[in-house]
Amino acid sequence: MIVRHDEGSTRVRLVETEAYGGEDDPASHAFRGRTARNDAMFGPAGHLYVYRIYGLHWCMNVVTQRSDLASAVLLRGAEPLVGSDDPRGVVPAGALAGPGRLTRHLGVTGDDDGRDCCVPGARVTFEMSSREADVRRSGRVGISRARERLSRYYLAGSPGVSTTLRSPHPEDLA
DNA sequence: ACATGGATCGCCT
DNA sequence: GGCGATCCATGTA
Repeated sequence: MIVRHDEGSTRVRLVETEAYGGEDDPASHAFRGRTARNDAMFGPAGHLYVYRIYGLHWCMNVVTQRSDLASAVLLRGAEPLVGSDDPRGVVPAGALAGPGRLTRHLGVTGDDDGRDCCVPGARVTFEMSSREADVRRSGRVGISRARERLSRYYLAGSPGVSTTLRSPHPEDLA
């Protein structure tokens, strides 16, 4: 999957995602019901849910399910693709590894919370790419509750995945 | 009102 | 591998 930001100005290849929500997920921001922060998670699929983490980073999710079964996919890492306005390709390979770095480089902030990614001219959109080889599945990271759920997907060995997470753990599924 | 604890990262040793 | 930066939604009173 590829994220295209500002129609061709920045394009990245997603290499790490994590799913949250649905029924009975205590690690989901929507677990305790609808609030001002998680409002976008209860809205239409295909919109962004952006929130601040640790007071200084932004994390971006794509909403995947409507209303009461609020669900979203956290975008955790990507590889830079050479953008049309960045012919030098100067972005280091690991610059988008980690959810905070990804939003920083895409320029995604709280202003993008709730934005629809599926309309013409959207600031952030997605396009499918051919099926990736070497996609692994593992438990979720960086959380305390329900971390054992195998809802994290990543491209094994990719520099777009945090260094300590890019090598498959023995328990990870292929 | 006030306390708490994160879906993190960069820099340090 | 440890720590500090720095915010705010939420829980408790």
